[in-house]
Amino acid sequence: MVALTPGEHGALEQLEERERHIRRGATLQRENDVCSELFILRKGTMMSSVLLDDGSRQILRFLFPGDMMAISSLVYREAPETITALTDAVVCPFERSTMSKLIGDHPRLAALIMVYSQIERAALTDRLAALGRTSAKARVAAILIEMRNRMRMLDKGLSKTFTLGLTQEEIGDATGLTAVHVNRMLRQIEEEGMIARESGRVTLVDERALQRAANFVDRYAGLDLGWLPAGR
Amino acid sequence: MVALTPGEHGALEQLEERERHIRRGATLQRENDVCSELFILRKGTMMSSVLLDDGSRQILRFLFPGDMMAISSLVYREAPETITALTDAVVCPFERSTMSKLIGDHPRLAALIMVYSQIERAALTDRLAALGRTSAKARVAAILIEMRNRMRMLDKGLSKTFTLGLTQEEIGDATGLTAVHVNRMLRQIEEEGMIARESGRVTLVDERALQRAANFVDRYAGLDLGWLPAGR
DNA sequence: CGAGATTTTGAGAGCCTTCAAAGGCGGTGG
DNA sequence: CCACCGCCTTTGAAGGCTCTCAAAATCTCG
Repeated sequence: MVALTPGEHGALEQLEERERHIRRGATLQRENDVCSELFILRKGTMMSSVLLDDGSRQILRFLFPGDMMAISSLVYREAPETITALTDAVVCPFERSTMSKLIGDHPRLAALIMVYSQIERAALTDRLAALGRTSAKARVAAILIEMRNRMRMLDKGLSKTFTLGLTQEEIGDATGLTAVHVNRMLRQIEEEGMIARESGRVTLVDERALQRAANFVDRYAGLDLGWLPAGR
Repeated sequence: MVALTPGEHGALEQLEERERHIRRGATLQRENDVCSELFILRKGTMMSSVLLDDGSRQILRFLFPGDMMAISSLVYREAPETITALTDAVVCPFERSTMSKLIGDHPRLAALIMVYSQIERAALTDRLAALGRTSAKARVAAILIEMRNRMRMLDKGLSKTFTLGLTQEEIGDATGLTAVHVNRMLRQIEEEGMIARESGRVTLVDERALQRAANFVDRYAGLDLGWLPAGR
């Protein structure tokens, strides 16, 4: 996307100096815990979520390798969201002060991190609109497309068939539905010939129809980075 | 919150050099239009929203004086959201290149803009959780509290009574409800003694109960800005 | 004072939830 | 290798929250 200078590369590598291994299901950061570290996800998939006081959970975002996590630790004393591993995972923790130094030394990286935050923001607003204004079927379809697209960014060769890696309960927590209703929607989407399912793997049979059902917009397309300052 | 250096003050003032006046109801930026300007809201209130292709609208955020708007213009060629004036308003437009220069010259301001984005992100995730997992009554209560708090940040003296400045249709578009149901929820909240209403003005009678009903978290509290780099 | 926008109210329908239980699947220990 | 256990998926039935449709009442502004 953008060619980095050696100095920038070095600065980014500093963020990934240390490694921590996380078990599937383990929690990296719990809501309301004191936090001062940020992380970069190196391997595996994770999610961020919030818990409401009636015990229900809202999944905010799915995290894939390369994603920066817990950026809110920059700002808040106590974490506003929980971060959990969906699969075994490897993360690289780093301190706020490292980030602070990076912003001072490498303005273009600072700008790129802003770009990254804005993409994330757009994804959040898409999900917001989906929760507020679309049907259960559309929301489930949107999750399927989103997960496939994010996986394909990491593995270009990914075919129409892939392992979703989410339980229906988790899909429900991401879409604001019950697991029971997610099941019915998946069945319906399958019966309408948009997807096929077998043993945890999903095939996008009629992707066009699925995108229409989901009201889908690709937020990683249409970027314009011509304004970035020069690298150091 | 943070004491700025004269250099930083100067840079921020540059952002507010020009002024543009906007009529109530007018659109500053339309979804999918080409965009290259950012704005700072100086006077009035505005909102950002997205339109779905069935014609329904989701309001993403209400904007108050001091807010930076259309930050996504930094990143996207085409605007992902519409920005509209709720009242007559004054905005200060500036170019992406100005922002770019600011990031290079004033790392601490860059960091502060990141902080700002993260607060906004937290507010978005709160609303996401509300839409996904809370009842209509809770969502309406949350909007009431949110609006009052944001207004009070600008006018410290604001009492329990204030002018909401939103139609029930707009409250519905923000909460993912129909205007009809918003009306019923307002009535119910009123009947339960949490608020009083008269001619467009709202009084928070039992704020504690309202906050409980709304599951409210103040995202402008609990900040920790000790990590910021030095000013220039 | 009139017109359009907004608020209010009622009735009925539908989407999604809740509750409950059965079936499937993988993993673990004997 | 098999039995068992827990987790996940699937299915049914009933109920409720929110929507849709419709119309009257009220408000705002020119």
